Amino acid sequence: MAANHETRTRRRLSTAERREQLLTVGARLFSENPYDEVWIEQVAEIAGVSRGLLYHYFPTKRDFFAAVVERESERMLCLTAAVPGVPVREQLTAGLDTYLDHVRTHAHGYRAFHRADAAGDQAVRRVYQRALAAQEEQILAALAADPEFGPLFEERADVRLAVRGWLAFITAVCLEWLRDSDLSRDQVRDLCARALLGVVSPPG
Amino acid sequence: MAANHETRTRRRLSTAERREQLLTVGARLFSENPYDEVWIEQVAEIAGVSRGLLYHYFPTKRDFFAAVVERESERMLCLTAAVPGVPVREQLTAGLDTYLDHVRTHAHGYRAFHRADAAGDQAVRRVYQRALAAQEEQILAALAADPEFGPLFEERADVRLAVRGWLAFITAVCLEWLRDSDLSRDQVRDLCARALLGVVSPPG
DNA sequence: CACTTTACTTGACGCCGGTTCAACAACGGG
DNA sequence: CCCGTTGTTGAACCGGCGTCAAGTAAAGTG
Repeated sequence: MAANHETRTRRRLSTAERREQLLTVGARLFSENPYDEVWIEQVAEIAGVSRGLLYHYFPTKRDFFAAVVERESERMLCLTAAVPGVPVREQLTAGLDTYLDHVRTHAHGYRAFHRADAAGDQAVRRVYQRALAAQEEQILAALAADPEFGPLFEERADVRLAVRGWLAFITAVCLEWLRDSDLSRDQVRDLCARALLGVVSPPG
Repeated sequence: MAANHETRTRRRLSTAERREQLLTVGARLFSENPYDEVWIEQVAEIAGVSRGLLYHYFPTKRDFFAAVVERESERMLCLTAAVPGVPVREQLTAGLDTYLDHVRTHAHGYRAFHRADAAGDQAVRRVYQRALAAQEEQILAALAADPEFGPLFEERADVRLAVRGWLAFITAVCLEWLRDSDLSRDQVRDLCARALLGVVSPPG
């Protein structure tokens, strides 16, 4: 019946471990169902704990969702750290490879994270927007430091908007790629790289 | 107290009118709040009707949301009809102008529509995906018919994914543009046009 | 092996929003 | 003017969220 009653007897974990486990279960459920179709009851059952315990770790369902989103955003920000001195064109390839590997590895978390965009309330959105803004800043900084793209910032007021749009481009491509990956990682990487270069370069 | 009790007495509308009114109210609310923060009660109160009436027009809250999304998708598809024979580069400018005007005019509906992406269940997503797929097809057809971009389809397997990503690009840019429009419509249009041409052209 | 600590369970409860349904009232035809 | 149709109402029901107090048992400590 209950699939996850680990060896039939309940186990006592450290707060950090339990929290981590609950967030992982949450990521999976929020990845597969919209927010209001995920019951706290369901999360507890899969985790093999009682409903009450979830409210011990997270005040409300919304806070739980926010925690899932925040945890994924932290994971992601570590990936996109810019490397000073290296040309953008080279950083881009390496950075996208890392990013795409992460997407495939943490598919559930990635999908759950991007649900915050349209399904979250004010607080959840704030977490989401902060994460996107941080990525945006890193990319803008990398572009500004590059001799090829730096000069753009003096004449183009839309670079920020372009980068934001590009982030949405990547997200959509990756989410579709996860649904059915009939393209290789390298093909997706080249597509995304071409997209950024195309949008921050003058028309050819 | 109740702001919209039209001349203090309740009015009896035709089915079509009432339905239209409810969808308009819904578009506004779903535009400003995430799905589960919109109460059916609230919709009814603003429309000046009872909660029960909403369930007379729409079986469930989800169906109501789906109807809002569907109505907006229908509006949008009329805009993006391709004009055969005209080069893509020209169609793009005119098409984007129309699109951006529509976005500004129906800001509420536009925002509500794109909430379906992450907030909707299976049925709602299906409506949303069908609308996006239709736009995708129109763009792909226009590209394939153009002597400049047509040949691409024989060697590039990622064109479809590229177009899908570009739609996400436009959406993100427009939603941000609606939040605070410090750029002119023409600037946004050029940015979006450059994005498509950059991603479907070989790297320069 | 006690004994303390603290993760964890249990079950009952109030609340609130979605959903149902029988009755009501406004309009149109006879 | 009556009557059927149908837009519309109001209240009750249901189920998940969130609370709480009391208790249970698994780990660490001596």
